[in-house]
Amino acid sequence: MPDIDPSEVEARLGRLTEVCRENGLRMTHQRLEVFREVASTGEHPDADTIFRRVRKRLTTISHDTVYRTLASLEEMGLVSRVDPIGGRARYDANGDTHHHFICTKCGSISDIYLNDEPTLPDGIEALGSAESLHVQVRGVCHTCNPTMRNKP
Amino acid sequence: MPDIDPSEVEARLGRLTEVCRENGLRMTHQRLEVFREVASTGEHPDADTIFRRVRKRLTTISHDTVYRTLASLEEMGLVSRVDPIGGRARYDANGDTHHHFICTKCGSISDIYLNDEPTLPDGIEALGSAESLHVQVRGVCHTCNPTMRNKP
DNA sequence: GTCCTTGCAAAGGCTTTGCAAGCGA
DNA sequence: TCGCTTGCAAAGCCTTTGCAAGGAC
Repeated sequence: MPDIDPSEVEARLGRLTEVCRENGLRMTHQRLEVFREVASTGEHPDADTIFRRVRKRLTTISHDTVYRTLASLEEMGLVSRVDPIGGRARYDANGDTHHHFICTKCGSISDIYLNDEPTLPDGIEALGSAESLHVQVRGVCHTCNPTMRNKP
Repeated sequence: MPDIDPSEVEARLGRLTEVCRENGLRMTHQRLEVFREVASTGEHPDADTIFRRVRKRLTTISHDTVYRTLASLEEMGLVSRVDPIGGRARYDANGDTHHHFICTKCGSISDIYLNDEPTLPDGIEALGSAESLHVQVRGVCHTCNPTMRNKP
């Protein structure tokens, strides 16, 4: 579940270079490694987890660089931020249209794909210009509530 | 838009009494006034706004009581918490099924009602037991962007 | 009277910021 | 070289917690 197919990771890293260039941002080791960390897992790590993992390779990286880098990656649309209610922000580099299942006990987050994408409600223009629509499903995952599991 | 119809506020306050009793919680002035503040507006105030408003009537109320009260109200299902990305938590006492439009510039939140409620995706049982589904639409409200209509 | 609640104060945890040195283009 | 980036440290901000006094039932 957590790991992303290596060819997909390559594709994501390619986009990083491209998009940084488009936005006039420099390609630094820090930027590359922070993005690689998010791009190569589906487990939606938080900033501190990313920090600890990147530090194994870039021993001098600092906490605030991770935060700043994630903020610019988000601004460029390369990663998206998920705010589980009352927890720390988590990051995700899945560029496909998708949504999230959040376990209210352990905080784990999984990508989900809806059968049909919801449409914007009539009259939304009265409120403003909509730019994104995101669905959060909350519940308890099987790891936290194993007795509920009855599927192979 | 912000104010709630007085009869609806009454109904909500009635539920407060009832639900507190069911849950064995005492009805205190603080609890009543914090809830009244959330229940009588549709503007989704944050904890500090609620604190400042309640303090006009209960001058000795403290910040942490507001937080604790909101937490118990949420646990009883009387209010729900909305986490706009990267902002402070906001609260809402609308008990009807609804979703939110969040302005990414000013942070204002409005209730929205979808034409059709999304259904849980096939295979969600593989992840866990789903308990709630909530849609966040993000965009820019008319107050923040009164006259724009430009697309490349 | 019992036990939940509150207020006060302080700590906690995540995130952001100022500034000088560092490094990519 | 030029100016975006980083690291360090410290502050900022929202929220939570420990404890004794207070209030609901």
